[in-house]
Amino acid sequence: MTQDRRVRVRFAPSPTGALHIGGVRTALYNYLFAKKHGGDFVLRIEDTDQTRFVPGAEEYIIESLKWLGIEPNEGVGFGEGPHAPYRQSDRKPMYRQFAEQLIAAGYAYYAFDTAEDLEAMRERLKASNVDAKYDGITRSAMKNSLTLPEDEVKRKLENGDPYVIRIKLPRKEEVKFHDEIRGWIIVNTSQMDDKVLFKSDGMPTYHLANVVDDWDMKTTHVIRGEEWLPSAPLHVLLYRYLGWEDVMPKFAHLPLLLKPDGTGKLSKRDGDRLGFPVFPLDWEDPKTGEKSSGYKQAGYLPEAVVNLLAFLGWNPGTHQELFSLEELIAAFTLERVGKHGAKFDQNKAKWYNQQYVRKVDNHLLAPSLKAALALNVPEATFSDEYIEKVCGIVKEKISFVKELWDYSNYFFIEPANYDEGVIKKRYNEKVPQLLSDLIEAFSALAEFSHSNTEAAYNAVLAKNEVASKDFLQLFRVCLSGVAGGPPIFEMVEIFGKDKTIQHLNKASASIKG
RNA sequence: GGCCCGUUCGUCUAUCGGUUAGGACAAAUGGUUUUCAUCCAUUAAAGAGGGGUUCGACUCCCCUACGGGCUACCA
Repeated sequence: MTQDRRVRVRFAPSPTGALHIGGVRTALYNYLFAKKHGGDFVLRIEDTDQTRFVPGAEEYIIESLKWLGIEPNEGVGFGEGPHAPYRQSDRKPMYRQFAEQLIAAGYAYYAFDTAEDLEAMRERLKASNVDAKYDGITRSAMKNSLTLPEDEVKRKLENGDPYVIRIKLPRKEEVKFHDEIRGWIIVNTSQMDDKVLFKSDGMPTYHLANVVDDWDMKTTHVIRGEEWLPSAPLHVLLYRYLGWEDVMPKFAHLPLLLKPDGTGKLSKRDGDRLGFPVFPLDWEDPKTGEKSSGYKQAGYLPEAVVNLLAFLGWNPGTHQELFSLEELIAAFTLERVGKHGAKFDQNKAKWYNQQYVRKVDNHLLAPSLKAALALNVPEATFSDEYIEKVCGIVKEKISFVKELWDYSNYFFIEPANYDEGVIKKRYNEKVPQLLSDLIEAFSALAEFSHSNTEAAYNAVLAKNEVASKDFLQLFRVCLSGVAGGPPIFEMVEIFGKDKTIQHLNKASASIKG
């Protein structure tokens, strides 16, 4: 029956801070799955815990998805659709009826225990070495509508005494469900507890809200992180007790992203500790003021981030590693998602980015270089054409967009000093003459192409009886100040005649043995 | 502690009982580039351990070890 439904998946983060790349990957897999099947990708904001709400987090999530190009076609920030609203706090009124429906059907009950009551219960059970959980056994000793006289329950409710609604789990029953990635999973209810479904503040917990919303939004596949696997049986039971088992979504629990070094899952702290971003965009915590760097600002390209994230836990089964979003959509299947956690590899990430930086059109790279130029040389005026050419020649040498300036600044500013090692090694008494001859030869060129300048250079060297290799690197240093760089005559061509001669003049005056 | 999930080169992974266990990143070496980066070539590098099942196990089952997750009126 679920087979002929239109595929609908959702990404359902909580706005409790910046969206971490593990979450981004979950969003990506959902996106790929939806697109692959011509379905819908929904963004739902799960903000049932008002105490953990962080201002700006929701906007951050939306901006991140936009930057990466994995945009939901329905949901908060993306044009609300037929199932609006998509923010759980805005959906608040619809949850209570289902909690009450469960009570009426005998699948849930009111519980009036205070925090102290619960604490005492846990202490007691721990002391006797028993699992401290609110379950089929312990609930008989607690204050709830199963143990209290009916009239007292009624009175408490009418009094407005605080209460929660808990699911009433059967004592011993196997809950079996199929995970698209892990196969059949069986958990006995004797290992589970009577989870709170509805909180005393009038909000549902994740479990209830999640199930109600997925049902209401006609979700066909729940693709989420492995941390949800333990509560999946509870969700299965909720679908059953609510009478929605025939439209229950399929589950797929994704392996987690792990720390590159030690152990444990990748957390927000790891990024800046290890020197790589764990967030798509820069983020500053509004409460603590703590800053974390993002992929975008670190010089990553969104296509690279998508590609490398896709491969952390999934592979196409071929040797192809570079995939555009469209190719990922075509190739993606849940069957090829791995079962075990993946450590984030900074080197591989760098390599991916390098591949994409080289492929980017120069005019798309230019704005970044322009920004760096404006920052370093505010008074500079260079044409877009010139900046794009510079991007074209240096993009082969960098891994990150932000390295553009470091590798190309000499295209915009005269060398302030010259590589001493090269001068020491290559400077001799013939250099002044060479430079003056070169300036003269270059000045005479009508067309300042790399082939013409190279020919002129070779003629000058021959005339002075100097082997090319004995001077070429010093020539480079005269022009740029640094020992390394792109092919020299291509660099000269981009410089153009005026700048080349200007730099040679300056070098001629500044460089001495 | 309990429950659940997992375990192939340093890392990401291929392998769906029979392979010289393949690829990529990182590493090393050589070459190209008079430089750096690139690029090319080569090398080194793996089935956690123990039991089964089978003619034959990386692949299936069990145990152990290890790793991860969960164990809140958080998601």
